[in-house]
Amino acid sequence: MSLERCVLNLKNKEYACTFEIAMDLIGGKWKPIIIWHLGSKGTKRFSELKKLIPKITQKKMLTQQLRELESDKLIIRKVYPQVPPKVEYSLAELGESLMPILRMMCNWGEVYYEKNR
Amino acid sequence: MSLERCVLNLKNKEYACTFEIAMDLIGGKWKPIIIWHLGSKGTKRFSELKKLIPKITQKKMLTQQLRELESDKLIIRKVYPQVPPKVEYSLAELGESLMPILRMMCNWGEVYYEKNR
DNA sequence: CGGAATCCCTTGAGATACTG
DNA sequence: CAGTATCTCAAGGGATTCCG
Repeated sequence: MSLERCVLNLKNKEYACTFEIAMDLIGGKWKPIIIWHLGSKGTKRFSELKKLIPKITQKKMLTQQLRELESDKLIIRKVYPQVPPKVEYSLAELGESLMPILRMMCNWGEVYYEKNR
Repeated sequence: MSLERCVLNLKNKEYACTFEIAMDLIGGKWKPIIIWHLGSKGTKRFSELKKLIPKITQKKMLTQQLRELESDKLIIRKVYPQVPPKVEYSLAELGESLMPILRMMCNWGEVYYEKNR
């Protein structure tokens, strides 16, 4: 548990420390907010997420981030085999365990904002 | 303290929430590790930091990140007016207050690593 | 509805060289 | 020593179109 160099391998990637792993998993431009929404509001469909995050102008970005979160086992993707398609996303356990950290960062950001605005 | 949209303004930038502020301040590629080193080992000179973070291949990157951290008031830059130049960097109070969050993320990354390797 | 595919342009970061 | 200044190139993300 340090930011020192020690070389960890995970999914064909090299990390210098466990912090890098965390940043790689939640550092994505939209990942934290996706996790936040799923964590605080529960299961959502693709189009619902898109509405919740209006700043994502493209479906490509949302799709990409969701796929990465899924492959990292932070969220669960459930496909209903029907037409028109229906896909639901929800937080996996690992994703849930991130919520306290997100809350801490929100709090810190708030303090920072109050001090510097 | 939420990841909802609410539009905060800080330094001519717009943020949807305080979390975005936090990510903007510590999300930089090298910022967390710089903060970590300064926080755990104390004041460092430019060249010492460069040695501590060998993955930064260029001075440009380190300089850039340090400047941003300074302008965000997370670190303190002290210049000694002498030849050859000597510059020391240390954590400001706001930077110190980030250390608990960095520790949490390290811990989380470690748990993730143990579960997924 | 929930994507995939393509094109395109801006940006980030590397290499190298120079300076007070 | 602690940076700046260019140049360059790969990549990230935007816009648009198409598909089961």
